Amino acid sequence: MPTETLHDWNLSPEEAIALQKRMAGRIEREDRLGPVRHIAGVDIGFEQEGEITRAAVVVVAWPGDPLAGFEVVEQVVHREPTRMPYIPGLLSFREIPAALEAFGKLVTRPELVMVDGQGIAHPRRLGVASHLGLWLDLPTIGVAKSRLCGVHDEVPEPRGEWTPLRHRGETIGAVLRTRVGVKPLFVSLGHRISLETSLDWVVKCLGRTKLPEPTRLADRLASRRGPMPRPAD
DNA sequence: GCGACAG
DNA sequence: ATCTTGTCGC
Repeated sequence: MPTETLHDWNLSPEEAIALQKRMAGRIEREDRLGPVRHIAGVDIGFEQEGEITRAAVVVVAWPGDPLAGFEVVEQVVHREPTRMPYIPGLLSFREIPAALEAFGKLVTRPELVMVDGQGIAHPRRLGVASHLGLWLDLPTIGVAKSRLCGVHDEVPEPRGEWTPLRHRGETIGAVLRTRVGVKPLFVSLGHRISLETSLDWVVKCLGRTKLPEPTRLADRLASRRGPMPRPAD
C-alpha cells in the first residue's frame, strides 16, 4: 500500500527524463526566501560496496562564524538499501528518496538548503538540488565539486572570484574559486533563489576548506569520517 | 557516430 | 561515490 512518504521512484531512464522535463518548468529562479535562521547541508554516502545508501542532513544556526565553526542545531542520518545505479543526469532518482527520509526525521525546518550536486546546471535544468527543492518546497542551492554540463572560462585565482557557467546560450550557474590553488566549485540555483543570492550564501558560509560549512559537515556525516582537527588560531 | 558525464 | 599509499606543505 502506498503511503504519503513512499513515492514511485522506480522509473525507467526514459520515464525519468520525461519527468525531469516536466518538473523543470516548476523551478523558481528568483528569490523567494524568508529570514534565514537555519541552513541545512545535505549529502549522500554509501556503505557496503554501495549496497546501502546513507543520507545525511546537518542543520546549522545562522548567523554564525564559519571560521570558528557554526553551531550545529541538529543532524540526522538515514540508511536504506540502494535503489538504482548512478547514471549521469539522473542522480536525483538515486539520492532523493533517502534524502527525503532523512529530512522527515528533522525537528527543525531550515529556511535554506545546500545540496551536494547541481541545481539547474543540468542538461534538462533539474539537478538533484532543484529536484529536492521542489519536493521540500524550500529554497535550495546546488554546490557541486565538478561539472556536469556547460562551458566556462578559467576562474581567477583569488578566493571569491567566479565566472559564469553557460549551456545552450544561457547562464546556468557559476564556477567559484573558494580556495586559492584548489579546483573551483560549481554553484547553481536549485529552487526559489537567484544565482546571485546563491553565490552570496555560499561565500558567507565558507570556512577554511573548499566546501561551504553546511555541505562540508553533511559530507563528513554521510561518509562517516569523524570531525577534523581544527588548527588553533 | 563520438566523446562527456553531478555522485 | 569508494578504496588506498605515499607525498607535499604549513
